[in-house]
Amino acid sequence: MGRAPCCDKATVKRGPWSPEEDAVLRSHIEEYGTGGNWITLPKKAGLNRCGKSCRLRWLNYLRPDIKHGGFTEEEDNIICSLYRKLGSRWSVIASHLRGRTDNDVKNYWNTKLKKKLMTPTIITSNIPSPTPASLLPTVKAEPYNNPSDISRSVDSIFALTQDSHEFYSEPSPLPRECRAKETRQLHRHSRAEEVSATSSTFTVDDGSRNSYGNWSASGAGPYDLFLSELDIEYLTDLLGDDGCQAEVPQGLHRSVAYW
DNA sequence: AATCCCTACAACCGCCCTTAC
DNA sequence: CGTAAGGGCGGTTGTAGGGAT
Repeated sequence: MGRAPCCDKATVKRGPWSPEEDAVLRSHIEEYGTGGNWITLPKKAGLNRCGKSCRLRWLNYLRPDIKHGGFTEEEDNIICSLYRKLGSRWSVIASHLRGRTDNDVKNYWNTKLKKKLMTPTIITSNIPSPTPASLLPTVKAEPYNNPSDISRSVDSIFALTQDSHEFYSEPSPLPRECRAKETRQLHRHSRAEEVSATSSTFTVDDGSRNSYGNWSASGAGPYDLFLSELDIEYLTDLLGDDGCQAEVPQGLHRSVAYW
C-alpha cells in the first residue's frame, strides 16, 4: 500500500508562484508562523497550494534572511571543499553558508561550479601554498634518472586522486583524527604502487614520523600536468590540510609536496 | 525579425527519516 | 512495536530569458 498523497494534485495550483500568493504566504507566516504543520498551512492561509510547495517557497525564496546569486569566491571554495568531503549533502553544505539554501547551492553547483571545476587546466607553475614557507616541513629531493619514471609518477597521482574520489564518496563516520589515520593508510597503499618510480620522486620529511613521496617535474623542461582543479583539490585534501610547497630541488624544474 | 540553443533557477517528485499515536 | 503522517532532502524537470545564428 502506497502512502496517501499530502494533497489533491488535481485541485491544488502548481507552477510558478504569483506575487499575490507570495504576499499571502509571507504575511500569514509573519503573523502566525508555520504552526508546525505545513500540510494544513495553505488552507489556513487561504492558498490553493500543496503544503510542501508552501514550505519550499518559504524556505527557498521568501525567508527574509535569504541571499540570491552573487556567490563569492570564498563561498565557492567552501562549497568545493565541503562537496569533496560530504558529497551532495546540500543541506549540510548550505548550513555553512549564511543566507544560502540547499536548493541555491545545488543549482549553483550543477550550473556553474561543476563545469568550472571539471574544465581541465594546464598546470605550468607551482601550486600556491596556503602555508607560510617558514612553517613548511623539510623537503629532501632525489633527482629522477629515467624520463619514463615521470609518466609513472603522474599515473600514481591520478591513482591517488582516483582513490580519494572513492575515499570521500562515503563520508567517514570516524572523527577527524581517525580519518587522518585512514588517509595515511590509503596513501601508504598508493605509495606502494609507486615504488617503481622511486627515482622520480622526492621525499617529504617532517622531521618526525611522516615521509611521503610525491611527483616531480622534468629535468629537461616544464612538465605540463593535465589535471582538473578538482583533482588537485582532492589531492590536497587527501594528503592533508596543511598543503605545503617544496622548494624546487636541484635537477628538478618543479615539485610540490603536501603533508 | 525569427528561430534555435543554452543557461540559470524555481519548482516539483519521490524517497527516506522522524515522530506521534 | 507497528503504522501513518509530516518534514526534509537530493534528483530532476520545466521554463523564462538572453545570446547566437
